[in-house]
Amino acid sequence: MAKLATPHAVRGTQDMFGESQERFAHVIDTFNRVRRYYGFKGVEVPVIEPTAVFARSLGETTDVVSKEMYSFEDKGGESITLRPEFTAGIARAYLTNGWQQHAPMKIATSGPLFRYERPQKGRYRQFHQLDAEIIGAAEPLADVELLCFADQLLNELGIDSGVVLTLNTLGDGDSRDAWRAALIDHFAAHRAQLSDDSVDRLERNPLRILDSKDARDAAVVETAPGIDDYLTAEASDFFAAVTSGLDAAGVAWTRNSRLVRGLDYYRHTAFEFVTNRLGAQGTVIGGGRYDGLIEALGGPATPAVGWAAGIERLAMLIDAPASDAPDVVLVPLGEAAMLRAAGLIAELRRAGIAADMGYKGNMKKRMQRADASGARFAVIIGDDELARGEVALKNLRDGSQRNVALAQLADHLART
RNA sequence: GCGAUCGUAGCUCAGUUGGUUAGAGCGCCGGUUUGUGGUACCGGAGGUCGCGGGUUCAAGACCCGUCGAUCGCCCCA
Repeated sequence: MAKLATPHAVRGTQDMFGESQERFAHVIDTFNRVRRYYGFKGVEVPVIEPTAVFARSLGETTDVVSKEMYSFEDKGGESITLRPEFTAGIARAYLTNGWQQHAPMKIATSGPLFRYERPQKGRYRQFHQLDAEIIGAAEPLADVELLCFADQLLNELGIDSGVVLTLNTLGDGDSRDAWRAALIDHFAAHRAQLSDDSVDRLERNPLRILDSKDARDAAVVETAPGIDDYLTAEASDFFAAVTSGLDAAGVAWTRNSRLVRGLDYYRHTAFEFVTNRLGAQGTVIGGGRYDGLIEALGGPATPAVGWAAGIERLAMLIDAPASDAPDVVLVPLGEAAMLRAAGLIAELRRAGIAADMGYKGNMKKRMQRADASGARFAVIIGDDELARGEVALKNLRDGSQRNVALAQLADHLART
């Protein structure tokens, strides 16, 4: 029989252990801690949804729907899609569960998402995001609260330096339509100067020309009309309320009037927290107000605002978190000690002390493992100690050692 | 989907114009040390050179394909 070839991981997926897993977990832990300061409830939604949930929310942006979603038919013939984002699924849940009764609803979640894209650094086919949404609030204060949350999260992750909040407004529906028409006029008038990609975008998604990376587009983009000239009074007031709220909260921001969202349901605030430390994948948190989305899913007009953050990217930016290490490792010598240690370790663990013990090995081996584990103490239990009702407690940092009564060990450790 | 670079031990890499049994450091395992870790010394395991085909007397090296990674483009909900 031929040797079996071990299957490999699917392209664009990753296995995590050790430091990479600890970084990942630290990002999520921090998110869940900070989210509570802001009164955001947790929410869990399915990884799979009917394809229509995403296809409809994305509208006619053909590339995204046709090329970049993981879709398949299930055994009943229904088209299913692995969620490529959180927002549409959450909006669907909001509608189908009657969560309107909780509005305004501040919710947060995290987990895996799937996009069929070419993998790059910090960009995978199965990737993971943090997500925060406020559904059912039309007030600019909701935008401010959400941005403060994001800002504090970056702060507590220790990556606020080198990251800047870039902010823009797309205005309300009327502002947006007027601006969009003006942009199309402008770009059409300079069609000859545009890059091929941007000529294409002119048909498909004209706002995207504004963040083209092609040098040929720069001059035309430079002279393009700005949103500010097309804002209605209401839209202008809204943006002013957001920015003054941020100022009041002490959140630094810079205006980027070229920052856009491609999809039609976005209104008013659009923002990205951007770093220069990740090459082409510089956005670390992105979001905006999507007042048009829930209607696009067949629901009532419902204002909403949210953001999402790539966990892998955040994990790359943080300092390595403290590694998981036990407080103590037990080192029993001999059969009798082994049995006594089995009881002792259970006691310690029930007392909330992280304790570990090898399954086998002589003293040297066990001491080596204790050292490698990063534990602060080794608890040595031999016949001599047992006879006296004691253990030898060795401090692995400084090498000092003292005897402690068995009965006192848990207390003693809890205090040090 | 497009373009470029890369793929040798668990990890980081060396391997001369194609030429005997493919190397190093780190890590891992064992020993010096059957009641004391980190340091030191000694020893050991581990590779069908990503995979498949081709050229050649001879391929880790050259050619083609494929898979994967990296960087950029497209896209970015």
